[in-house]
Amino acid sequence: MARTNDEARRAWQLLMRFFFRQRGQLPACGDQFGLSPVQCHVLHLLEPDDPMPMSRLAKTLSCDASNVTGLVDRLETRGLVERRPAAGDRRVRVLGLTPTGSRVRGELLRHVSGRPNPLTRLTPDERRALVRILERLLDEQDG
Amino acid sequence: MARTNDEARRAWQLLMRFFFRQRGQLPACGDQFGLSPVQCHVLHLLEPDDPMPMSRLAKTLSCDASNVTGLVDRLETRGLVERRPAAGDRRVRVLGLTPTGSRVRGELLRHVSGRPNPLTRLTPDERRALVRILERLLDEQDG
DNA sequence: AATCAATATTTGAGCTTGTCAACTATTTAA
DNA sequence: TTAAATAGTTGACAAGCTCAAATATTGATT
Repeated sequence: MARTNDEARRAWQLLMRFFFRQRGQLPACGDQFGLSPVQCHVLHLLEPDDPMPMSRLAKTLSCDASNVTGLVDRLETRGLVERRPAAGDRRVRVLGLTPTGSRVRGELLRHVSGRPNPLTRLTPDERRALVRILERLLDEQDG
Repeated sequence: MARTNDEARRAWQLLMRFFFRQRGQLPACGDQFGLSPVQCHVLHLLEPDDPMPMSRLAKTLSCDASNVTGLVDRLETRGLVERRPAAGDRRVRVLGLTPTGSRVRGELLRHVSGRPNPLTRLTPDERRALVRILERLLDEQDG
């Protein structure tokens, strides 16, 4: 068990290190659209035909609901996203992409695909292994 | 090549998703010490007998030097870290742990080891694979 | 039907993180 | 010795966050 925790800690530390080092190239993604990394991620999460309630976004981002309010405010000001009423529940605001938002999201994805990220340097096997591991980690996390 | 980029993008997206979801449990690490996630990471990076110049920290964190100034200010106020003059170059400030900082760092590591992080749930093989992959990614990055 | 607890979102205060431009001090190179 | 590069700081300012408090709705229980 001690062994397991040590290794898990080591992996975690490497992950952190990787992320911080990588961060420098992150802003480049949304820079030409004037989007911050978090905003890019939100746009990435928000699929054109699958709007989600703000509360779900908060859960996905693991942050306070009030944070999402500000986040969405800024995206809405830019005309990328809109709050819509929810069908059955008048408390809920459902988040959807505007046509502009949908277009920008597309450009963003193409742009990210275009510029090779550091993961490109892995061998196909390694990449597959990484994807499999991450999928497992994400699956088990919540119901 | 298109295939490669698509897969790399998928892996990247998963990584982002994982990180944001994980973030919720991150503050818990340093909470009892009153440390933010970034501060924890800096403490983690700063090994007791291997002080580093602020400029190197900025590089490691991929952020502006002025950001490091504030970061270190706050850590210094808490008495965890101190700026020391560098041997050969009077422009340079070398960052070292104070005795307190060293102790807190130790507690922090033990604390993190203690509470099982999500990576604990991987099989040993998967964990080894993950560590190997991350090490490769970090190695190749810079000289 | 009236009430009470839970849920979704917003507001406002306040902190940390982060960037940029401008400035000082030192070092290095021409 | 002047000029260009490097290390760090400062000040202004935006964004990302959290917390506590307030509003509006919904759901469950009497």
